[in-house]
Amino acid sequence: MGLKRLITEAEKLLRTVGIEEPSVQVNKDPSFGEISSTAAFQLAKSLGKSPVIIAEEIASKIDVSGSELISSVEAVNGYVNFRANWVGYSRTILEEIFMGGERYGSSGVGAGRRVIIEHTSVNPNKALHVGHARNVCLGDTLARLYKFLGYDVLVLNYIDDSGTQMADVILGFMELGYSLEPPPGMGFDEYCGDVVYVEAVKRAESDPELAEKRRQITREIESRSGKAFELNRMIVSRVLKDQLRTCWRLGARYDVLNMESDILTYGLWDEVFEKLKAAGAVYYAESGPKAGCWLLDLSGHPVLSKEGDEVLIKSDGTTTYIARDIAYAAWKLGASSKDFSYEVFGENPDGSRIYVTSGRGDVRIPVSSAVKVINVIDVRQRRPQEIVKYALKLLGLDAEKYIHYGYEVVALSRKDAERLGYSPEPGQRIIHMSGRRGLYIKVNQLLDMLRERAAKEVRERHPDWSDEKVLETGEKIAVAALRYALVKQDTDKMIVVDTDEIMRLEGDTGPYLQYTYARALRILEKADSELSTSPPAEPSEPEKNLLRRMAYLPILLEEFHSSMLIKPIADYAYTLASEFNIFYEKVPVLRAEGGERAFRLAIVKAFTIVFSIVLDLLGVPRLEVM
RNA sequence: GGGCCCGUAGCUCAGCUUGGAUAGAGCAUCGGCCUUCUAAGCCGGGGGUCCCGGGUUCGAAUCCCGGCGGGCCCGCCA
Repeated sequence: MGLKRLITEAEKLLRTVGIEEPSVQVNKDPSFGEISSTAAFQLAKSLGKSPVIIAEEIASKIDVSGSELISSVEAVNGYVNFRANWVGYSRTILEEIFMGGERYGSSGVGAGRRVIIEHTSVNPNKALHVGHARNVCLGDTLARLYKFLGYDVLVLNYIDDSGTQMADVILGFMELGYSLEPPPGMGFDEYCGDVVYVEAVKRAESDPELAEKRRQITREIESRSGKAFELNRMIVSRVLKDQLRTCWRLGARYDVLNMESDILTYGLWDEVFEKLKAAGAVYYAESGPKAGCWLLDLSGHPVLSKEGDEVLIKSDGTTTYIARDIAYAAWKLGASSKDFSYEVFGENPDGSRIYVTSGRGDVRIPVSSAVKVINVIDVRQRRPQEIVKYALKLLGLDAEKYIHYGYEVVALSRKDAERLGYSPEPGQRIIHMSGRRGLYIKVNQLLDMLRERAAKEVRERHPDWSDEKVLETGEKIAVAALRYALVKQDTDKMIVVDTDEIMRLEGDTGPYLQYTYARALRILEKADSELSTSPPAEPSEPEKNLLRRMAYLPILLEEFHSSMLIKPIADYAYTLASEFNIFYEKVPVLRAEGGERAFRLAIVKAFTIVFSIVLDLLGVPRLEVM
């Protein structure tokens, strides 16, 4: 392919003059040529000569006459710079894009291999807030990327339907007299989280009687029968449906919902526990502060050992969540003889089915073949995730497959926290969201605000559009703005949500990407003439810059394959859009004629192909008109 | 106390994995560009001890060591 061929040719030329390991790089500043080599610097010491002289010797010895894509070699300050033959290089790039079509840039490395990605995993007692949205967007983008690389991707969503947070909500309904129907205009998930849960937590904190009732409810849920259990089941299902609607709004999709309560009944833990015992990885504490507990022996771990062993079975005989996590993780790696059965829960907007664990169901979904098991969870879970991974290693499993895809949390700006009724401390710059205290910005709320803001802009530009069309477009803009904002930040940096900032629709934003795409389509729409991948002459700088950027996609995706970083994809989308906009301003297409027009149309066409791919990977909805 | 992460322009951040040519964007600010493919755009100006100090190297924002500042994690909760 284009860029790779250029690199290969440069390396080949360097070998012809005796450089065994030609280190070449794609230049950041193309005024030095497309490719350059620092071989002269590396040879300087052993040859006892200055790199400047060595570079000149190398350059003078290289004969480019046999090279298809390289037109010249020159030595500058010790660098050996290779320039491309742009007439041929342009054609190579464009032909590769047209040939690849919607698969351009995919190496297909994942063919026949499965990746499991678990994301979202929000407790089913509340509506999603912006912190959850970061998880959903990262997870879904990973899924899209792996799918594009040819992998068979299985998306899981873990539903903790038996934790104490559920008991809080049940307490609200059973003891505080809350109706099962939310007030008009409010979703059931919001109602449970914003009203019932927050109030129940508050009341139980100050009322020991209610706290005791909550313990009873917890036990009843665990017993898997009775009124609280039935009520819980119904609430989980209703909240989950609302939550999924929000996730779909963000463009995410799921294959499997794994309910924690079902997992417990399958006896996964018992099997794993026996294996841990057999491996000598756990022990029973006879005395000391943890007397009566079964603990995971962490003494062999260089870091974890410093903080003491981990309780897996409490002295009352119940498991800790980390024990359940270990069992679940072992299942994901295919190390369990037990397997869940599923029934259909619903359908994704794309028509694919979503399965949920069920005692009644008869569907089986084998997971054993996965080459990677990715868990999208925020950084606060780093230590527990490391413990799970270590336990897998002690079980003799291939723990390297188990990947905690961590990301920093989303917090509130001072201003937004104040808007939500919180009084920050004097020097406090960020405020962490809290479900228990009702301190958070909900995804739907933010998307609605964004949609409204975008719709206003759309209306101004298209006064003739129907309200329906305006809102539909506004919704896509809102999703683009939010998804892009959550994914363009590096995962190891906290995002401080500033609603004023996020409402911005210009600059380095999702809507900018959509606008750029719509602009490109306008040109193609008005063009009826032929395309040509051959430039009539040396292309102009804006044309070259755009071509260069498009040529980079295959390498970008290769880099993703090894780094798993999503951010560079977002950066690429922005710079590609930016190069297109410069091209758009400086290089007339429809007003050009003949071969020039045909070549430029080919560039625009190629751009829409490449850019569509990138937008789809990021989950930024494409807009034909904006 | 121990562990992990972050520190680059007024603000929000790229670049660091794999060291390389004048350190890049966006926002904000100041100034230009719409009878010509959508101005949600483009062009230009101002704005930097790349937290500090050592070290490695021909070459360090990037690698190593030591500080400083901020965040997170260290429950028989999940």
